[in-house]
Amino acid sequence: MPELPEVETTLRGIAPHLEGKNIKCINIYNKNLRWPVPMAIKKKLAGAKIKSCYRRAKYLIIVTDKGSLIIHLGMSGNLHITTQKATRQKHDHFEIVLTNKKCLRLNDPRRFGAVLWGGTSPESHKLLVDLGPEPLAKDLAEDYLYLATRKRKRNIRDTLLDSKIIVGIGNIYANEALFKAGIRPGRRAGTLSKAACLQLLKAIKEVLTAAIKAGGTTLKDFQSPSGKPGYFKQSLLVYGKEQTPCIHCGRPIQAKKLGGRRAFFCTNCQL
DNA sequence: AGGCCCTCCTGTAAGC
DNA sequence: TGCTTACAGGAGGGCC
Repeated sequence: MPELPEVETTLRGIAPHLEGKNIKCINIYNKNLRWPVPMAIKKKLAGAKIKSCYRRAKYLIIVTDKGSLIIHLGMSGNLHITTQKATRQKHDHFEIVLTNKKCLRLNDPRRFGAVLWGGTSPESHKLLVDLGPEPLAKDLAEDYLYLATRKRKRNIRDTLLDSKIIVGIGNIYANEALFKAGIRPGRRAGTLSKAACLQLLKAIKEVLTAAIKAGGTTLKDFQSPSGKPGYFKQSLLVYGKEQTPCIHCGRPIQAKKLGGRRAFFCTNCQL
């Protein structure tokens, strides 16, 4: 489910309810997520004060005065703010109860998500330490993608999904950005010209920025913490648009398996 | 080192 | 209607 815009939307929805608040307790209803949720966080975080929340790649970090929590939504995770006594729903696995009786709940049907202890230095956690740059970082060099893709033989779509190269991009926005930049998903990354790479990074930024503005993309089950869907779905130009007319030339959008996952593109407008 | 494939899990939709 | 199969927004790990 969640790519960078959906995680950012989630962050913006939950942060105001958490920052500056005190944790009463942590409840773990099912520790069997992608990795076992460490039971020790119950003791570590009881009575802690939440200092800040932020996003790194597709991870949400909750920083407290007693250490940090790292949350990943996997494919189907949702976070929402509710009250402690609200009835638990199917697939509610984890919650942070605040002293004001409000509560952050994680619902994740597929359980590919994760809740991990980040200690005093979450960015040096094994899962975060080797991550590539943020696509929306102001100091990201405009030729970064060009330099990072030299001699790469993988297709550019899969290269964009590689969080060691660049973070936050999933299959939806990879396909959308490639369409916008006029590059076929199957092109070998190393064959892209410098101009094409500049164009692609620009397209990535534009697509992600527009998607954040729309509150993310709801294909099926993504909800912002307020319960609203993300409205970027209506702006998608190729993802899931097999056989619908290309907005530039009218030819039908093609879908093709690329390394196990579908890619969508216009054979006329993308080279 | 880089790249490819498999895997975890549930829900949904399509096909028969 | 009901069973079976394929596929889904992620990404680490194992293997070549």
